Amino acid sequence: MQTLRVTANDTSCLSTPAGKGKGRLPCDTCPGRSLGICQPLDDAGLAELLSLGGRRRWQRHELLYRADDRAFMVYKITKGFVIESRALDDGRRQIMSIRAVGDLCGYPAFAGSHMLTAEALTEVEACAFDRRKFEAFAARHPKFAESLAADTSEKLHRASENMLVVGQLKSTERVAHFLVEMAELQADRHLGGPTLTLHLTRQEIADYVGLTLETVSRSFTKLRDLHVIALIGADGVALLDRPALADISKTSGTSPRGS
Amino acid sequence: MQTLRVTANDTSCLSTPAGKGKGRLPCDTCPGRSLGICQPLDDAGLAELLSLGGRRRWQRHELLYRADDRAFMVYKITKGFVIESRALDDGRRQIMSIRAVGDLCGYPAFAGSHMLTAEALTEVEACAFDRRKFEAFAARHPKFAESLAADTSEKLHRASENMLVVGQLKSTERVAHFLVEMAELQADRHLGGPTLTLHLTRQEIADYVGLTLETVSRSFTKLRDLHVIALIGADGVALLDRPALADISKTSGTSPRGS
DNA sequence: CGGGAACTTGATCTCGGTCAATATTGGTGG
DNA sequence: CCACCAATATTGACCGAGATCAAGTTCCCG
Repeated sequence: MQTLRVTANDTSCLSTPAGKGKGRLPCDTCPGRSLGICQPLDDAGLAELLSLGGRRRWQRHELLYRADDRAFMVYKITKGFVIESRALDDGRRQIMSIRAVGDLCGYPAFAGSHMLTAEALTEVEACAFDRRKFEAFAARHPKFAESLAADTSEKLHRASENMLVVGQLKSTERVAHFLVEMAELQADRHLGGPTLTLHLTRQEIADYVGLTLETVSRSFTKLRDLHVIALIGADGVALLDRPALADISKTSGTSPRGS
Repeated sequence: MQTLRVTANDTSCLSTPAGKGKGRLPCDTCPGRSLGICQPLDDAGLAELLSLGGRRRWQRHELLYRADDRAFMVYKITKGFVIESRALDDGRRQIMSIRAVGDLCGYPAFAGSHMLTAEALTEVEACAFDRRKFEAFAARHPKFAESLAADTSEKLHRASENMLVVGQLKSTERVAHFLVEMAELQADRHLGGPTLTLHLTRQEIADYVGLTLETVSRSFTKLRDLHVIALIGADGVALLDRPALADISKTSGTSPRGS
């Protein structure tokens, strides 16, 4: 493990809302969706939380933690992409989630252990907090705890959505859904630009949506031939027809079936 | 909605651990797994929580709530079985979870709305709590809030496991896994007995594991021919060889794949 | 450039889906 | 108690989406 760079002024691992930042410590690395975690904290709270954590870094393919290992740390990503997965001992693997800047990883734990294995998809940087201290902090800051609960709730929501995708959608629908999800992930973090960078290989996408890499590749080709997307190099995608893509992905139609 | 029967002494919707019940209010309807929710409460706390809720009842096929509806109530099941699902508008449906006595339903909500549709699988009874009051109560009782967080964490854990099942397992493996899960559910609630009662039709099992009802039926037949189970009527199953079943279901092998 | 990894494409196979009969079963009324 | 009936489950025959196996091709990085 390399030396950690931590100073009292380094708040870049914590997020502050862009619009409501009056009197808040500066932060420009955690825009978007998961920003809410630290939103309820005032300067003193932010500084206190900060004092619990240190910066860590991983290279692509390195593991942040393994499923069933004791969960000592909680991570808040400040740079890069992480996948969380679970595997069978015959090698089959299901990727459960794709995490990016601003996301909390390794929280919550289940019975003190990590539920999933987290792997760096790119170079990754994160703030690492001692889990005990992190939870004690939350107990002392009810608004923060509430924010944490909302984050967990969102994780559950996404898990449900992905279960619907994997359990019910056809191959091309699944890949379309994946692309919509990645586009939203990128948009949320203002990582925008006309082109989407996937960061996942075809095999990784396959492990995420429950297909083989060949089928994923054929689905990309099919979407390209429909002029819904364009493929740029190996891991760039341009979304040419968002409405068509959303339609194929069945993204909107999630109302309950009539009894 | 029919008249609710609530009295200050009716604690049957709240659980107290069987072994540690010294000085606790009596309760015999919530044995097993999810009992922990109320475990940290003392008599006064239990009574206070109780005062927030009333008893409700549903018949098979009735909905407790629908996905995307505002979440006004939180339910704690005191009798029967409930499934939570999400459907596409073309009718495809994914059942996300099977809830039984002691389980909390409709919590947590996502952005104030239910994430899933809940349907009674049998006759069901539950304690219904006003969500606002329930959450305010949790805010006033940190130990209880902690217990709630642990429950949510377990929900996330089960969601991950089911995603692995639906995304990676073969048809018969999925059905075997379903049987193991149901057996554990029954064991946890002391609803024991040598025979497992499923309460789900083949179609419902299919919607749970992401197959068709015919494939589920064929998987049952295959497991019967292997002498791993015996089929008793339409919804009874005897587990003749638990180790073999666990083996087929890949239940244990969930360690991370080596990088 | 050159080489290895990742991606695409093709040919074939198989598991599970689909369509179509039966067969059980459990509930109801005679 | 039994006969009947609708709902559910089983089984069979066939089909097709996606998996598997096998070349090629492109991309990227030194």
